[in-house]
Amino acid sequence: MRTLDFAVLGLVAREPSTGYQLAARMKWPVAYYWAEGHSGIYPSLRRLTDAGWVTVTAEAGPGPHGKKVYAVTPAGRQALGEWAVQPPVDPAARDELVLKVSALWAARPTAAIVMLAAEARRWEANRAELADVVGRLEEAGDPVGSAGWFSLQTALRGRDYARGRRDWCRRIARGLSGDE
Amino acid sequence: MRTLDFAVLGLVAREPSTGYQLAARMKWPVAYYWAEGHSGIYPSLRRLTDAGWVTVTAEAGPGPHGKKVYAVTPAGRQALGEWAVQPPVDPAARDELVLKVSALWAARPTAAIVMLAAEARRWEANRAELADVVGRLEEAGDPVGSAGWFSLQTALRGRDYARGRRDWCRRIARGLSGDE
DNA sequence: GAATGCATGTAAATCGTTACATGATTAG
DNA sequence: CTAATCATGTAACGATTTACATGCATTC
Repeated sequence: MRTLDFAVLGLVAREPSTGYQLAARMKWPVAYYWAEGHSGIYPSLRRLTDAGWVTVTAEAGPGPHGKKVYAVTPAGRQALGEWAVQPPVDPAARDELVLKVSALWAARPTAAIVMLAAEARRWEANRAELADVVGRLEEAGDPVGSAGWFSLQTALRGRDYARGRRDWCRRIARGLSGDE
Repeated sequence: MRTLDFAVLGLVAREPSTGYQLAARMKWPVAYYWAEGHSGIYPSLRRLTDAGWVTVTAEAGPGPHGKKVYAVTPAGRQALGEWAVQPPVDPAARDELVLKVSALWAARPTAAIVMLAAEARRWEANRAELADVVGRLEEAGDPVGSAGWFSLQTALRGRDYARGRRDWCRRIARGLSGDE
């Protein structure tokens, strides 16, 4: 089982869905911490079904293949909980923004400031979007330990991460401009 | 050219090195934002040489292949500067820790707290390490806009990122324990 | 009747990681 | 003389991404 299988399993366990719906749910707001296109999702669903962690219910639907609704089994839910408490292995870091900043000494300062300002705007937009999600989840007021409460925690982290990047870009741009 | 090629070019541009030395420099403290094993570096050096962005100087050395020192050319330095100010494309996010947290509702709370405490320790260690690097770079006092100053900026970001993750893990664990 | 959204799958190409492979130099 | 370090490369495997491929249902 790959990590992406547990990403899919986690979504199915929260709510039964079709592959298409899972792809849509992954686009937002899950995408900021785990993004997957549909071409990864369908083989994953196959593996989860073979393992007995999800069940399939074929329904009449659009397209040449019909429509299939997936749902967790008790074994799947247990496997998800056991996987979630295993220490995560974090893969090799690949942060292009930070890498670019480390090379900015070779660039024209004005061009560097333009790039950093654009990045700051991008991250501000991202921050605002996630702050919205946080607001809605806080209003929902799900109890501590529930699925909704954990969603709130992930959104909080996303918001703070985006804010951190925004501020970092701004600070470097200000430093380069000379008005510290 | 791949992003990794610019990672290699950036290091070579700061200081001429052998492939082996580049691999060592990437292990630390570059690794927290861009990690690469030696097996990616050698083909990369080949591409950079073919493009005329670095030069090779063969020297007598250990091993069946001798020793090769790489250095930037003016064209390579310019290409680095131009690449650095292009807006970065950030790839699909894959954050296993956040993904696990989003699935923690399916786990036993005590096991979840143990995992989160271990992660908090890991990030605290990482934070302390990078705080050290920040301290050393601050003492060096490189001028604004220099390579050293940009190194300081990347280290600052790494430190704050690690601190953010540590605090996040702690907060969730505290929330689950009930003593808010 | 045309466009958009729903829906599922496969194939090929690219990318990254791990394992394999070799051997000189230096310090203990 | 033995172990660690320096040093460079390739091959195989596994994962990921992009492109290909199809076609129903609904709305405008």
